[in-house]
Amino acid sequence: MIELPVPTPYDFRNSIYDHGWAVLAPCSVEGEPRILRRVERLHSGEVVLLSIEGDPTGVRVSPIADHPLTPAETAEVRAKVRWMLKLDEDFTPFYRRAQAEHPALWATLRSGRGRLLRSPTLWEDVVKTICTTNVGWKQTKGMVRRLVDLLGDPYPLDPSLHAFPTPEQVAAAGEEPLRRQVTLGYRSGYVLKLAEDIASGRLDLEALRTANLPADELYKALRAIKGVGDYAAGTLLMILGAYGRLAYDTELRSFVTRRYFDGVTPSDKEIAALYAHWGEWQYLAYWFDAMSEWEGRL
DNA sequence: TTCCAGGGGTAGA
DNA sequence: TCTACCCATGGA
Repeated sequence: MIELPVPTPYDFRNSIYDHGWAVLAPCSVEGEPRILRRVERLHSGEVVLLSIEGDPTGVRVSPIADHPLTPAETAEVRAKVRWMLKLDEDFTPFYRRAQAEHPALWATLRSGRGRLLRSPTLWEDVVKTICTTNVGWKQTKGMVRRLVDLLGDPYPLDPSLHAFPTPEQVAAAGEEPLRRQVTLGYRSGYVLKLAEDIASGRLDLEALRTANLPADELYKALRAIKGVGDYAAGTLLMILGAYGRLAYDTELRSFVTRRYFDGVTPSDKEIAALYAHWGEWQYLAYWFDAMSEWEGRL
């Protein structure tokens, strides 16, 4: 068991589900209290199952493997889960503003939400984001599931489970399996090129996670990836902890049309004006604005 | 059958 | 910078 300290306040139960990533392979959520499960391939090549539980006082990770983890593997798991759960981001300024200026939003956030789930690698998150474009959520889940099951390493204790494939594994597979079996459609070329660029060393994508670049430079770097447009870059900036830009998609448009424009479709400029005053917290302000409407219906 | 889904690339103006 | 057009797939 690996114990991870958490910030205060912290809402594990809602945080793992506040982003749909929780139900994309190789992640799943089970039980009540909720447990986040994930099949993970470690640098050593070992494939383990991570069972992640938590509450406001801490997060506990149980790696289930056919051997005890080495100290290096344990350290890797610890770092990956901290990254996935965004335990090292500081939301104090955002909470302070919500509390002072927006009681309804604060009511949603105050338990310690805002840490939207991400993947251990940016590679995985770019692929998943590309798989959300121009399709419904059900199809996204199917594409990611098939990609994982077809190309990812199997989990030795249950070979029906697989880790997310590495760029090398996707590059080696080539375009045909992506197109025919994973049914990525026209996205096949985008995913293959990204895999090849990373595998060949032409692109150090993971460097963007720790480069500490200004958001506009991160945006440019993300847009340079084929298949990543304005929506995807906005989503990936959120993934990287930069919330100063909205990701314009049908979901955002339909929410604000319903909530603020009485059913009349607004322009992007009008949408931008809604959240602009949140500055570097715009994305989260929108996200939990939409989330609070959804919860209000329960 | 047609439309469109948590869009994006490209050509042409 | 803006606009038309195309891109695979599958559900409604």
